[in-house]
Amino acid sequence: MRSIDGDATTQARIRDAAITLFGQRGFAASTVRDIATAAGISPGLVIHHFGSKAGLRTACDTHVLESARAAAGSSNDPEQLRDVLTEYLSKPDEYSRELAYIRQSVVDDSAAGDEFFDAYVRLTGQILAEGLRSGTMRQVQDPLATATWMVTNSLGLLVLGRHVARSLGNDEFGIETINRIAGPAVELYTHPLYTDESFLQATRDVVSAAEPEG
Amino acid sequence: MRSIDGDATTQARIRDAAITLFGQRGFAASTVRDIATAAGISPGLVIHHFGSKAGLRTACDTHVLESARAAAGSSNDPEQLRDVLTEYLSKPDEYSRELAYIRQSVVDDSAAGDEFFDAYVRLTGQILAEGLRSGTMRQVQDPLATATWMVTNSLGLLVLGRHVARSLGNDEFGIETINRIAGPAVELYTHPLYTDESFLQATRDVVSAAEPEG
DNA sequence: GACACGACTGAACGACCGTTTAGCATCTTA
DNA sequence: TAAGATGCTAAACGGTCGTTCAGTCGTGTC
Repeated sequence: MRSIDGDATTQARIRDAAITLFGQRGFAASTVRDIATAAGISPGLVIHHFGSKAGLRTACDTHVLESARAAAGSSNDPEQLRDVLTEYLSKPDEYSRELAYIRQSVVDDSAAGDEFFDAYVRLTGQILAEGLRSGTMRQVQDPLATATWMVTNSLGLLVLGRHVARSLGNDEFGIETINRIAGPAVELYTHPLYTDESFLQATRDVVSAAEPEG
Repeated sequence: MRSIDGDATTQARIRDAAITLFGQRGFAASTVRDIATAAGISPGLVIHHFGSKAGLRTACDTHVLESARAAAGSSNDPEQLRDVLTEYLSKPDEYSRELAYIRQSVVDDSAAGDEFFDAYVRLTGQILAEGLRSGTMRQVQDPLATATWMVTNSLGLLVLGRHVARSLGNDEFGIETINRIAGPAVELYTHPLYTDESFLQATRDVVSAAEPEG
């Protein structure tokens, strides 16, 4: 009898074990046997419930994206972002499983990674627009490219977290590393690094030279 | 007879084929058989020359790191950076093979990735120091963390290149995408995004609250 | 009580992996 | 020319992978 009571089912246990392992080792390096062992069942049952390893991945994608969507809130209010971030940063262990999964999705060629990245760009674009309206942020020349750049900065931190931690002398990418890197990040968004426009002008010259009819 | 004439040897052909495949698909997804086929030899010869697949990877690491070190120049002159970048950006196809390899090294748990990241942080730190001395750059509060953050921004662009291209409507991560994203990147390093210090102050409050004795 | 059905296991299948091995051709050296 | 080292191949070995399959167990239905 298939129980209808939410997520305590064997199927959910398998899915959660898969999310953990996919996030830790990546999709290819996680074997069906390992997932089955972690979930306390036999390898055949994984296929029985999800059809194939790819089907299991799709189920994991759906679950994690839904979870992230719920955490980000349904409204478009950018002010929620800080609350979301605070919530995330205050309980990193609780969310680290899904963060690791998203990290792997984004670096692999995964449909979920594409969806997450694009959603993050849209959210950042909304934040930029709201910041401009409220006067806390300046007008930028290319909003889409700016939002994309800011997202690569954020996700780059997640993807390269191991290196960031090592570079700062920490053993692992945890709250300590995040706290230390947050200062320079926000500082660079507040006070410009360059003292004049010469680098900006030089960049624009190079770009417009490459695209004469831009 | 082992030929001493540089790089036209079979060994070098195998190594170059491996660099290409490791960069395209990653280490685990590239099989010895595929590498052998790409190099036009038999699988056994790969092991004969490099001992094991891991040995082949080490040889690839060494070669790519040496190549990158040579391209970056032996001197510490940060002014060379722009020449290096211009050279790279003008012939992206020529260097894309090694860039892809570095990308994979950095996202995998690879010794070469660690070395590359750390070297990049050191170089960026030198650039910051030189910029401060020459007056083109402002003093930052935490130079090491700032350099680390800037490196994650640069490498994040490389690692997430596929997403950046898609987000901007390009089919692949090429010179077109780089040109478009360079504008916002330099713009944000020149003109601050935030109009006042409230975000910076809020961040510092959160961080110092987390580390009372910082 | 007979039956059907879904959850589940253990063993096996076929494919593919990195690596080993035996052997062949070629070149160096004496 | 004989001996030995080297570059190289084809085939095979042991292991692991995703997946299949036969069959058991427990439960709900008539």
